[in-house]
Amino acid sequence: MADGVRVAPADKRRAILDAAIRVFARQGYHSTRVADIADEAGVAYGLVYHYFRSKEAVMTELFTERWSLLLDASDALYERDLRPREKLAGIARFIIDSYRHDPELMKVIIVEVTRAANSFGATHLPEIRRAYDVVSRIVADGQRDGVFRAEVDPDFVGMWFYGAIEQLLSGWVFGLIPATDEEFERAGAMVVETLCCGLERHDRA
Amino acid sequence: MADGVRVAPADKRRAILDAAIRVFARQGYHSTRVADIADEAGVAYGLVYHYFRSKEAVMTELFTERWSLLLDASDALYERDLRPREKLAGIARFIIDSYRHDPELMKVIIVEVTRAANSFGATHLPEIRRAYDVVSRIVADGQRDGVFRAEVDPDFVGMWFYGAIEQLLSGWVFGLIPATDEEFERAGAMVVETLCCGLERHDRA
DNA sequence: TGCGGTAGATTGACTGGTCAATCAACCACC
DNA sequence: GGTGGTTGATTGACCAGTCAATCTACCGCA
Repeated sequence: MADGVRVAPADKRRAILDAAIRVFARQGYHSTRVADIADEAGVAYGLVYHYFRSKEAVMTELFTERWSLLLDASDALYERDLRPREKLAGIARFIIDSYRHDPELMKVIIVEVTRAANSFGATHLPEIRRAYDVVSRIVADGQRDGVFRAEVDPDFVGMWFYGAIEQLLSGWVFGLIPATDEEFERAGAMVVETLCCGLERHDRA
Repeated sequence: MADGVRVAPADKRRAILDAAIRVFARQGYHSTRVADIADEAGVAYGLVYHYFRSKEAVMTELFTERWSLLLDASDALYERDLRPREKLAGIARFIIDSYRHDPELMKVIIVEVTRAANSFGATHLPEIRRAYDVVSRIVADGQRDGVFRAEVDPDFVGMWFYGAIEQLLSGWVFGLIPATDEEFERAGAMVVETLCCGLERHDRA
């Protein structure tokens, strides 16, 4: 070989995963053929099946890899000595930063897993719910400490929080709202600010 | 025929649509075969293609039929002389009532269209955005009149509002949160209440 | 140093099954 | 006998997953 460099096995595996991210992001899971992934990765068709049991297994690996980061970050944030609002802001920021850092992967995860209740969403429900659950606990703590109003169901807020943030990411993904660096900076704070304080003005007249 | 009753043509068409709702709700769009729809409707396979150009056309008809009701209701609500909060509550209530009235159809619309950004969601983006847009306008009006805080981007709230409500419906659809009659009654009001007033307590000490 | 041997990586042609859509025939009523 | 509704077998395309063959790096041994 000209350069004498041989790609280590692990790198081919990684190359397949990275190629899958790009192709899934571009065409969606259902419209991508396993051949597309192999082509994009520059490997033979069969090699995908050498490293992964199935096309589905590729997707699952991509999801689990990233989602466990979110879960770990959420847990860490929950344990820290912060006000509820700051914890929520931390989670929002982590998700948005994930998107800034790797928009294609986040697009795939949100579009194909988190919001795909019929396919991967069903398979990974437990992990997805674990993320909601951290938010619920933060809210419940806030209620216990008298910072948050007691009438709102914490589980309900957990889902709401993720529903809102995912919708926001969807907006970026599909160009419905501007995706500038400035927007990213503001968006996370704005979600939490609005969630905590509401839309209405509360003037002390 | 024993009962001498002949089903009118239009009824067969309707029977196919109704059957499609049930099958799509049960198995999801991608896992339902056209044969499943025909079987469920009690008609021959080919008749589906007599009334509809394709499997996709069946789904499109289901979506458009219902979504236009939502659009009309939203527009009507927008025109009425109500406070912004009441208009938002009206929309939330309409969506939730739609779900109570026909949970299977709403499940299909949300799971397969509204949140399926890669398939039908892309096709029907304009109509979907029209719904978000009404909310945005309500918020913008509220800001103009000084009822709502000015810092929040109305477009952003439009997406948020739907993201939250759809997540809530998803929760009911998949049994993540209790779907009792009482819950339905409270849920719509709670979304709007929380959105407008925020989670935090605003005591006038 | 050179040489069989082996395990794991890599290749891509092929198979088996699935399913949307077509179509030619059939039926019932006017 | 004609029109519009109705039937279901057939077709043709598509594609996930299999598999037998090939390649390459490296090891033990003389």
